[in-house]
Amino acid sequence: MSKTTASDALRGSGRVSAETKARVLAAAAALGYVPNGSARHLRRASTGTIGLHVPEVLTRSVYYMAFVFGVVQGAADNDYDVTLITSGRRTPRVDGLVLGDPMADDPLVARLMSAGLPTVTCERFPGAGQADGVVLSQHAETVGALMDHLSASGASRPALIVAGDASDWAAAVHGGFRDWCARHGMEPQVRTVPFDAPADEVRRAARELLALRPEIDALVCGPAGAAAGIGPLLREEGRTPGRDLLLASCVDSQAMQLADPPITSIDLRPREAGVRCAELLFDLLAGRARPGAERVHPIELIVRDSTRRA
Amino acid sequence: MSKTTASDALRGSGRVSAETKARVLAAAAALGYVPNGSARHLRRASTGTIGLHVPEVLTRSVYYMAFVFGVVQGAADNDYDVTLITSGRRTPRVDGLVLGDPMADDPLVARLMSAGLPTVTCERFPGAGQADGVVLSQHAETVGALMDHLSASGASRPALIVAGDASDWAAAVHGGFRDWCARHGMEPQVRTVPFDAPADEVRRAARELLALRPEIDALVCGPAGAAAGIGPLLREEGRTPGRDLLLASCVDSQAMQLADPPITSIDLRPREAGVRCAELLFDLLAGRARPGAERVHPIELIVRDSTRRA
DNA sequence: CTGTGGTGCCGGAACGTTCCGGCATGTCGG
DNA sequence: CCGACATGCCGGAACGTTCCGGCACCACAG
Repeated sequence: MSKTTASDALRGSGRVSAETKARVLAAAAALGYVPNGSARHLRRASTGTIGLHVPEVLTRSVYYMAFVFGVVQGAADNDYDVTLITSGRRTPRVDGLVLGDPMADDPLVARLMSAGLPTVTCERFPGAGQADGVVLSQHAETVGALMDHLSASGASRPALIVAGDASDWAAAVHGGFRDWCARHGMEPQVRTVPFDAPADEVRRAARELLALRPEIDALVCGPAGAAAGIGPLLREEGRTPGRDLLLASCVDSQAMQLADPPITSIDLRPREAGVRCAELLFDLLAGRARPGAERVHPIELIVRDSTRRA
Repeated sequence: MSKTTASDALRGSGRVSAETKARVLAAAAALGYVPNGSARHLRRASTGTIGLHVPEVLTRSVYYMAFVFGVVQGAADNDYDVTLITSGRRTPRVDGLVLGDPMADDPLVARLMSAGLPTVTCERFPGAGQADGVVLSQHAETVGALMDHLSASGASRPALIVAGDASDWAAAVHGGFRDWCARHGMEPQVRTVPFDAPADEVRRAARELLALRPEIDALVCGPAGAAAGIGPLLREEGRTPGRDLLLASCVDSQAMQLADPPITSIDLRPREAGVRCAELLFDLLAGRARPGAERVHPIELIVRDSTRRA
């Protein structure tokens, strides 16, 4: 019984008789044999691991956490591990990278994008160069659908609070809003805040916007979770969210469901997005997809009382 | 120039003259040499990686996301990678494990706890056996402090909504509440919900509790984020949170800050907790800590308007 | 009987690093 | 001048796996 035969039997490669194979498997099980990953990876010149980076923005944490779990699931399905990459560390030894919402001004993202590794981004990279694979959603179109809905509910002076254009997602939301307004002959009111703006900053932005333009009758919030803080603000100012001012969020979360009234928002299906990113990366690694591949990940508008004007 | 000399120079081990060392470093930098992790780990019989598991509960996502980033930071400081472990995968090849809030009834946690790897848990494992290291916080005591504060604000009929005792944290909150009530001669009103209860379930629990016991004048919420959904509920029922019913949460988050009124809560400092878990694990791996070590991680009560009865 | 091809198994080399022991050379005290 | 010891460098083995080529055997056609 040579190591070669054992190896072949365990991996199902080479030429091994059924009987020998059964004996090897039985022995391996009895001895509790576990192949040594380092040795295997050394020999195969692969690491069995992919790297994952997401912006370290706690205000979007529900979204990113679900995304991370999705990537891990997709990797596990392909017998791969996932290691998290945060700033500081030297470029890690991985076979490929998944970058969630890569931001143009993130130096770590820039380094990872130019590391020469097969890379998939969730949303396009707004900086120089493009990843080998991109999973993207139709944010602009869905914001358009949201606007159609707000318009149907009677809004004619919509405003948007959105993160600056450092992320592709924010840019798409921004662009979708402006396009829709242009197509419908409405003047777009837009206020930008930092990507990681804490909610009270968003709240302050909303207050200023409404003071400046009291005629606004619908407010769309980009930053996740922030819309939840706006209802109370509106009431303070004597407005009734859902009646004289429609309120919507571009990122669904439990907070939107729980707000008073519950807030219409866009469900980005982050977990599925993560799975799709991993799948695309493995398709690239296996040659099943060509560099430059783009895949669309569906998202969904969820209408709630905050825009029903019931 | 032999490989041995190069290796010694790069790692600072062995006997190498300063001049040779400088030449080696220069050459390595010029060639862009990166040591091969698989080969190194094969030789050293270590993986350079620790595994991290957290309950896959999106309602606590802000907490766990911060915790995860903390662990990654602590690992990076020790030149280690972190791979995420979720169900399904065979026991991964790692040098140690960090388990966040291990639950007694999680089969994956049971498997990991008995994998024979150096293990650190954040909070004790409520099942059989104990990890080699535990990072824990004084939840019961802090809940006591919260109760002192509620009592000082005039509450005399407190109630608690908390997850069942599957997690050590929930058990500590529960126990701390009951102890305080016993010490102060008050009847403890407790309602338990599942650990991963969605917020509307918590809301329903609160509604039933208040219908059953209208005399309740202070409500403490265990599940993260859930308290935010309770304010609107109270208003619906004609109560005013912060005045005729004090409201507090055992887990701080942005939602607590943003709620109307802002909700008094306990800041669990999850990121620091993650860093401490990683540190303890590396101390164990390096023999700087003995198996059985326990370290206390400080948490903090944050008082806001929901309990000020201003 | 010979050549051809398939099957089952195996030995040895290779992946890139680290570690052990050893060989020169130099220094210094006796 | 000789032994003892330190310094600088190196060769070879080892970690556990996978892969390439080869050997022995058998079946079968010509």
